[in-house]
Amino acid sequence: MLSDEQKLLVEKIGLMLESEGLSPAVSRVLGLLLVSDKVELTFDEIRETLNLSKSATSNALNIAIKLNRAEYITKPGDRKRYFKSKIELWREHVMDGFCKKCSWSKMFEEVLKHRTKETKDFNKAIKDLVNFLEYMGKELPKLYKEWESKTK
Amino acid sequence: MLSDEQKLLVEKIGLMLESEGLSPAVSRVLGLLLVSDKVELTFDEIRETLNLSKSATSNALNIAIKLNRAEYITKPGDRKRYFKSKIELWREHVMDGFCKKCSWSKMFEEVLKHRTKETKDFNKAIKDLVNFLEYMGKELPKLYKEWESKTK
DNA sequence: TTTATGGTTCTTCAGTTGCGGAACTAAAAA
DNA sequence: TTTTTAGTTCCGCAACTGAAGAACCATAAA
Repeated sequence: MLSDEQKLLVEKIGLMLESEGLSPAVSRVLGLLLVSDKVELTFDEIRETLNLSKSATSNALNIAIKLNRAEYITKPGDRKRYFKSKIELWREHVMDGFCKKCSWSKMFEEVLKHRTKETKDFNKAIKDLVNFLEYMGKELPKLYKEWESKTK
Repeated sequence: MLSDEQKLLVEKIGLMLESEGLSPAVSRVLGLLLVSDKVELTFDEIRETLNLSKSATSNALNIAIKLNRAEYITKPGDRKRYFKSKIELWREHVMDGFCKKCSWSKMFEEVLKHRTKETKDFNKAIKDLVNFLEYMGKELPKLYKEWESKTK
């Protein structure tokens, strides 16, 4: 099913996704869906290739689907589900992650509102951070749109 | 030491940082260092305010320091350490997080290199992602420099 | 020297997580 | 109607994590 190189790649992607907080099984399932020559894989193909139990496979797939990183399709006259990566959404996931960080500015603004006014330097550092996050929060969507228009 | 509102803020920041993968204690310590009217806090002030044990306080502070999110200073003729937030670095931490994501392009490029050439659409989606991440990886530092020069 | 201070390290323990195995279920096939 | 297929759900275990408590250590004060 997978060459040795492909297996290594699945593990590498696995580690990358684990570092993002995903569990080992979910990470490897998503890795497999990226690496496999077949774009659509059945439950059992995934289970066998990754040496997972049925329950682990089921849970991992459902989590991946809930995270909007995988989906499944069906085929007429075939009871199997065919699972595939939602690769087109990775871009948006990345952007969402960026924007989430930028929205922290609200939190820091609230901190600032409740801080003593005595600690000028410290407060200024927070204010700088707020400004920076707001700047990014405004510029990142612009950048995204620019890229979209460039690639159309 | 803390008003009720400040305590709530520490918890809110705590949740924010927990969502980034930090442990509860580390998250609250960093929250406290942002919210407290005193900018420099002693070990025992932190311990008492957050109702932590000495060991938990010690570990949380050392982790925060290792993560480059806190530091301590000392004062002549005083054995205590005074812990404070490295608030000025949050900006860079945010940028580092962004850049780390962009560097994923390498991984996807490697995936692409090993993929069958049969799956044109899928491969194109990956290639788009690579291009997007590389674009962001180039534009983000520009944006950062622009912001730096604007605020000087 | 002894004692107090300021923290660190070690051990323990409760809670959580991720996974496997087995039992279960719904729908289709025989 | 029974059996097979394609998964899901429940239970249990092993490994891990975070924090408490206590013992420990290094430095300074008495």
